[in-house]
Amino acid sequence: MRPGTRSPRSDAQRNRLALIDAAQRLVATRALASVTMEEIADAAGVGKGTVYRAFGDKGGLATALLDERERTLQERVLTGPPPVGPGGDTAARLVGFAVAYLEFLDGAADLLVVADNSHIGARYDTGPYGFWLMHVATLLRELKPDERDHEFLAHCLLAPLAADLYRHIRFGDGSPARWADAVERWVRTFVDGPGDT
Amino acid sequence: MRPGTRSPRSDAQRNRLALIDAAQRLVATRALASVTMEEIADAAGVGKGTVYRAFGDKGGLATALLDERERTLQERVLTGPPPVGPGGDTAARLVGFAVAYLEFLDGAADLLVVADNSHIGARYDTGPYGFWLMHVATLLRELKPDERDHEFLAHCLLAPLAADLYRHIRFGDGSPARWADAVERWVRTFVDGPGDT
DNA sequence: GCTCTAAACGGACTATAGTCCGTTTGGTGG
DNA sequence: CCACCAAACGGACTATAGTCCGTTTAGAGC
Repeated sequence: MRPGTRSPRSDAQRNRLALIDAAQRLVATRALASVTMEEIADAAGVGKGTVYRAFGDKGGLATALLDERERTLQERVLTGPPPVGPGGDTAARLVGFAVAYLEFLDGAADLLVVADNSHIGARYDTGPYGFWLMHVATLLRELKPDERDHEFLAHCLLAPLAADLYRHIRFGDGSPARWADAVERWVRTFVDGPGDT
Repeated sequence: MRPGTRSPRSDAQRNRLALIDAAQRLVATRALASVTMEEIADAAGVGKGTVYRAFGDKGGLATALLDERERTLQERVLTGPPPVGPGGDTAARLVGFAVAYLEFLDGAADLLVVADNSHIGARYDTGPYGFWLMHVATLLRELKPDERDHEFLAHCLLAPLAADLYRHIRFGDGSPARWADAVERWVRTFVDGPGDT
């Protein structure tokens, strides 16, 4: 616990867990977008104000619900086996990350859409996005030391992994597998260069 | 006029214009996100229901406000001079398009954010996105005839041009110029292959 | 155990997007 | 010119996110 930060009171902790639990149960059936905040408060047996105190807004709640799944992926990246984890070929790691992230999206797109759209720029302000940005930027730096602005390029590489684009493809004109394939080729073309189709 | 489509009644036409005019005037001062639909209705001297009849929802209004500017860019692409218009080198056309689109974003990001976030998948369902998708897919097909799924790759190339990412960069950690530079290098690396920095 | 206070609570309240439906009106056919 | 009706109108109404503030309570200090 950082100095200056006080650990939350026991009732606050309890309510936070009850809320996440209630929300998780509701979200198992319906998309979060169609669940009202009041419903979640009722299901957890607390008042609406408590939901907002605990999570700030609906996007914050979505982010909290995503937290565990996202952390699993982060651990794979930090300490898991190659190609996603450290140790292997950098280019393969980049491709591996993109593919793994798309798998994660498949179960989380509904939550991510709420998290990303709750306020302007929400996606880019969250911790997880910062983490992926750093990760990708680092890989790009290793891969192309002579380039500039690796962080900007990392934004470009992450952009096709946005949740609403994934939803559009998934429930629109293409199968997830074909989309994963296209993203993989996209990243690979970028890191390897064209010509080796 | 397509058969089966009836031209709108004169009062509807008049009100639509009055609304666009009023909205344009309000948006010149404040971001559309902070202007209420009722305010716009009042400024145009009509009821709120009329706004919704004319535009469907706030996103639809934003789309209508964007229409003219977006069409200007579409015309540049279809009939303008190279590198954006037809006739020049395909790779240069792709890069030219990206740069031109970023310029367009600079004046339109506020409206686009509303248009894109009004309902899930809004960005991808609009006519303009379809137009850009076709355009980029066509260029990619010329450029890399042996690839598959040019349309999916086009999605990947358009993704970094999303309005909220642009806003994040613009009002966050980077200048527009550096961002434009990064996007340009991004597209160029993709079409040319690495190594020719 | 008692007191005191900052933290947390909860639900009434506000703001605003979007709907509904009874009323008005443009314009067409007679 | 009149009658008619589908289209359009408008504003009251609903749904829901998010705020506010008077009340309750955990837990630290004594």
